[in-house]
Amino acid sequence: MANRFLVTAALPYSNGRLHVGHMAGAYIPADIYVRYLRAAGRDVKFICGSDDNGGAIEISAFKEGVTPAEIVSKYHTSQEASFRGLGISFDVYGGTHTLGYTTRHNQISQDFFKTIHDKGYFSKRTDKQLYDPEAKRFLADRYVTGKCHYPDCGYEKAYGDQCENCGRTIDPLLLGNPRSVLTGASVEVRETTHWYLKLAQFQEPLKEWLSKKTNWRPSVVNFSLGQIKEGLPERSMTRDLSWGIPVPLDDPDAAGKVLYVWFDAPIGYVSFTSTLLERSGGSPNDYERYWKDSDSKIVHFIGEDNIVFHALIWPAMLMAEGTFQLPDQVVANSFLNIKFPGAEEEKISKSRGTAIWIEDFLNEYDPDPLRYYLTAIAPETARTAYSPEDFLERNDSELVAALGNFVNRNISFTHKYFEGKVPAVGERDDVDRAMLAECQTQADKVAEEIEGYHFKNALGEMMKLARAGNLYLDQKKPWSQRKESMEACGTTINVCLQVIRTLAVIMEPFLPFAADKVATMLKLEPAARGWSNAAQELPAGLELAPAEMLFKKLREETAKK
RNA sequence: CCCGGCGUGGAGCAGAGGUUAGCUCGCCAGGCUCAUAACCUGGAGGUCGUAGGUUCGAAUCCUACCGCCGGAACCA
Repeated sequence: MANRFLVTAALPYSNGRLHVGHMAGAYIPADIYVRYLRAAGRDVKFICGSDDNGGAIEISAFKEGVTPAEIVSKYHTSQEASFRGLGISFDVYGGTHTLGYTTRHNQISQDFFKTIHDKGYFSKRTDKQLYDPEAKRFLADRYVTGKCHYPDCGYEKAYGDQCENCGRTIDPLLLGNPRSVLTGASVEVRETTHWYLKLAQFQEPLKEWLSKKTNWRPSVVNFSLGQIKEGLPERSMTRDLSWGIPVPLDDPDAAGKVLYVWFDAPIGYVSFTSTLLERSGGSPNDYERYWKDSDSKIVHFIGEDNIVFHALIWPAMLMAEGTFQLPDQVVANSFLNIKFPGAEEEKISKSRGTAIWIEDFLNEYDPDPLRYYLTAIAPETARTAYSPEDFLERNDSELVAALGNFVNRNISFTHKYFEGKVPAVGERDDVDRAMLAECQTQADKVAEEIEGYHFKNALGEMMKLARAGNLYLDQKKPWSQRKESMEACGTTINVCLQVIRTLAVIMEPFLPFAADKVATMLKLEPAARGWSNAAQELPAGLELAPAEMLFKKLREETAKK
């Protein structure tokens, strides 16, 4: 395993709040991975920030009658608060148009663009596009509506990218009576010049690179190779917008144009790394240790909608630029659907009000149960559904009953019968030794699953140890042993406390808040929480802090019983 | 139409050629009392979408079909 890691989580677009789907897709798995790497003693930087440029923000601002900067600032703050509330442990949370980050970001993005330009990987072309004379701007296909141009459909409210009635792809220039979604004005056809990345030139290198990625999720590799097979079209890397990074070319045709938001967004990973390292006392170029040194591994966590950008376009950009290394891994989760009681499973939709917002969630619940649930149902290979009922159910029957209770019953027992001190080890039998051996085994399995990006399995292995602990306890019955031999009873409790000590380490990537509570009860120093110390034994005689509940019951009917 | 994914006990998922198909939850019965009515044991429940085929042997490979969900690259 490499020693240096640069881990990124997709930059959220700063024109909306974050919901459970965002978290399940990229941020929670990324955070688990990073927390594990830190505990394993690796040099890791966890990079994220808001994606602040682009047409959608300009349009949100236009609609709300505020400036793009106001939209960005509002949602950047909201999103960052959601991440903090859930314990997502970024080393830096920047923003492509956020104070303290913009200057560096714009400079690196423009350098990047110029390098690719000078190397001849862009083709400059003039094409026809639809223009809204009232808003005085070119319109993305999505913002044009008119009559579907398929004769057998003719739906009047088709959009410029797709007809909602017949489902087919629309050529916006063929729409009947095209109007602007923004202003309702009839749109004009105007010519405009843009710079297109010659993706076709990277098809072979991309194919070769992707073919070697045997440890990637099949969905990512298959989808990407499929796209290559169909041929990668040239793709415009500039836009007619005002909200973005100016195209850095000394060319009259470039005047008033900005970089395509998907060109500069992934560069945000680089520019935020640079800012982070400079702030921690280094030079702005220190980012190269993570981005250009082959001793470092780059791992991107994204949602399924980002695959095309992270597995094809971004690597092509990196190849074109020439001095960066390519991502070692792109981890993509599918989308999370939602299943409300009595309703069909459906997509998370802002407009239909089916999103569960993180800010709202955190007003009602603790973060760990959501981290647990979203990992347990993680859409790693297929779409899965968030169900509010299932969330409560799993919290009560798994987190509380299996894990929380195991910790609580042992700590309580220790306080009740051993004055709160770790009992002395008497004679250990095979069952005791097997239980202790399992601590190391499970720590290893969790590590292996996390390193393989199987977070759902990793969580399962962690829970297995808690379940094994409960089983062991019931076999030993210290509450009976106590009446025969305090030494035997103490030996049992000692073993259980060792299990809890291991749990404190291996639950941390998933349940950092609860792990802190356990560490406090066991008086574990930060150094003792490293992965390599996971199965190191607590000394007999150590005085524990008072027992504290790790998780609360959430269903009223179970809580009351 | 084409391309991709999926279809495994009541629910949610594992398993991708080889012992009696696993796991979590739920359900039923029993045990225990340290513990947040938590924990432990046992049980019921599956012809692994359908039909063919390959193989000594198939949820697992191949073909066809049916059903569901996506097609994403000016929605970031």
